This record gives sequence, structure tokens and C-alpha cells, in this order.
Amino acid sequence: MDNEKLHQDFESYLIDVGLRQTKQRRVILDAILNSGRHVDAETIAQEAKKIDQSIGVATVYRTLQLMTEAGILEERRFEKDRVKFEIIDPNHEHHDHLICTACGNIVEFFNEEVEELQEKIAKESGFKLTHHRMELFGTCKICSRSNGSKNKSPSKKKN
Amino acid sequence: MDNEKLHQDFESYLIDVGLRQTKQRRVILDAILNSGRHVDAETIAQEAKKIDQSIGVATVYRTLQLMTEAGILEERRFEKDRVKFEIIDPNHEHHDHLICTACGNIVEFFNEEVEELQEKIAKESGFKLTHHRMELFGTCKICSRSNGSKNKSPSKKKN
DNA sequence: TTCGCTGCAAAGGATTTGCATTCTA
DNA sequence: TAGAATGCAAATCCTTTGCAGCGAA
Repeated sequence: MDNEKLHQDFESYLIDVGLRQTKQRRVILDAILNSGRHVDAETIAQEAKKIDQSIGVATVYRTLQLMTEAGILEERRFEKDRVKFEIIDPNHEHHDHLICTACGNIVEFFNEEVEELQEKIAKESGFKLTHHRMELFGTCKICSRSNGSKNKSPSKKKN
Repeated sequence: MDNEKLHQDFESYLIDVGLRQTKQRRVILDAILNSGRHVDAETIAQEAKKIDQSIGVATVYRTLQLMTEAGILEERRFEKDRVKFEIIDPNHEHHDHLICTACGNIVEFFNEEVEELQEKIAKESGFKLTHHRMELFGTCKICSRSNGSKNKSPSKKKN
């Protein structure tokens, strides 16, 4: 992932729609890049505060929404409560997720057959697809091996 | 769908786990049956109040959770905020959903290839699947035909 | 200088919880 | 009768909003 390009893409978007570039927006994008894939707003806010203590949560939420509109971020709702954000890499295709319910680990995968099948199913029902998601829940290799007796708190592991 | 069987299944579950049968629980199950597939807690609560005015929302939420644990209800999170509930018909296989983002209509579908593919993908990553979901978003036949200019408020239609 | 952006705190909205009371088994 | 279940209201928790001051263009 090219961090510099992301900053450029975001700034281009801001100029396009007539919005302003601010220090906070740059800091928050860096915070996201420092936080790993699939992170929630709170984690991003904490990371942003490490760079600039004065940044408020409201700005983080507003910026996250803006970046989603800009198409550089995508919202994911794997869990009941928190929304997680993921950077869209324009060089990679759409992907889906495998989620380990024991340790919380999330694995991304891309499968051409799934993509084709989705289009086929939509067509059969007369739907014109805009987007889709496929999420597989289960236990990952490691957690399956440890027999499910460990790793009691899935929500603790941040990724 | 056999309403009587559902009541029986739920009561069997209550007995099994040592919980009590109450008027409210029966009423709430009837309310769900009266509300259609994919309804949120608020709608169910309203429907329940039609039968028994005194039923509180807390009881509805607690009962919904209980029924989910009992395996007769499943939670669905198609939208950002509200959780929707769907009765699990034990005679039918697992299914996935097509969601019209214009009118809010939800179409259920079952596709054997999808099921097989999911298992295959999980196996490749060493995951043991417990459950999965596939959601296709787009515009349905009717909304596509009306050119997207109508049906401004997807959230209004309850189903 | 304009008016978009920000931080702060207060507001929202769905869901949960504490508690005294009611009711099932 | 025990203690599970209920209704009510207050509490949560994430997210959004109002507003006055700040700062980018």
C-alpha cells in the first residue's frame, strides 16, 4: 500500500468537492495507516492523539465519514456494536472476509468464483448489484488446534 | 411455517434449560409471527402491545435474545443501526439475502454452489466454519425499472 | 475576509440493566 | 414459597450534532 498515494488521492478528492485540506485530516489518515487493517473509530482516535493530542473524537468520526465518501475507506460491520474501517486499495480487487470467532482474527480472501456466482444469483432475481459482502465465521487454524479451550475473549485482540 | 410447532419448540427449549413459560413469551412469539420476516425489535414490541398493552420493551429485547439462544430466531444486521430478526424454519436450509437499497425489499435465496464454495474457501485457510452470511445489495427488478428516480426512502418500508 | 473546520460538551438512539414487584412451577 | 420474569426508568455505549472560536484559501 502506497501511503503517499493515499494522501494524494484524498487531497485530490477534497479539492474536487471544494473542501479544505487540514492538519487534522492528514493526521487522521496517518493514524489509520498506523492502526492496521480493520480498526474502529476509537482506535483511530487514540492513534491520532499520539500524533496530535488536541484532536477530538468528533473530528475523527467526521473525517472517517468523509474518507468513506471519498472512496478511500470502507465500513465493515463484523460485530454487533463497533464499526470497523478498512482502507480500499485501488490496486486490489474486492475481497471478502474469514473471521475467527475465537481470537477475532480477520483474514481477507478473494475468490473469482464467488464474484461470478453473486452476479449470477442477482441476475436470476432481476437485481442490479451495487455491492455485496460475504463473511465466513469459524475458528482459525491456530484456535482450532488449541481445542477452543483458550482464547476466551475475541473482542480483546485488535486488528 | 407451522406456528403451533414454533410455540412447541420454544416451550420445549424453556423446559430443557429450566426456564419458565410466561404469557409475555407466548405473546411475543405471536407478535413476531404477525410481523412478517425481517422485523426489528421496535416493530415486534408494537405488535406485542396490540395483544397485551402492558408488555415493556425490555421484556421484548430479553425475549428476543432468549429466542435467538433457543435457535428459533436469527439476528440480521442489514442496516447500520437496527437489528432485524428472522424466524428460523427448521424445515428449510440456510439461506442468504438480496437486499434492494432503493425500496428496502429483502429477497431470500438458497444456492448450493455458494454453500460448497464457502466450505472450500474456509478449508483453504484452515478455518472450521460455524456460520456464514452472504448479502447482495442492489436494486430490485421494480426499482431498476422505475429508473431509480422514485422510492427515495428505503427505510420506510417495513418487512 | 469568508465560511469550512474543529473541539467540546451535550444530545441521540438502540439496547441493556438495576430494582422492586409479580407470577410460574 | 423460591426465585425467575417483568415493567419502569435510568444507564450504557457508540456516534452525531450544536455552537462559538479557529484557520485555510
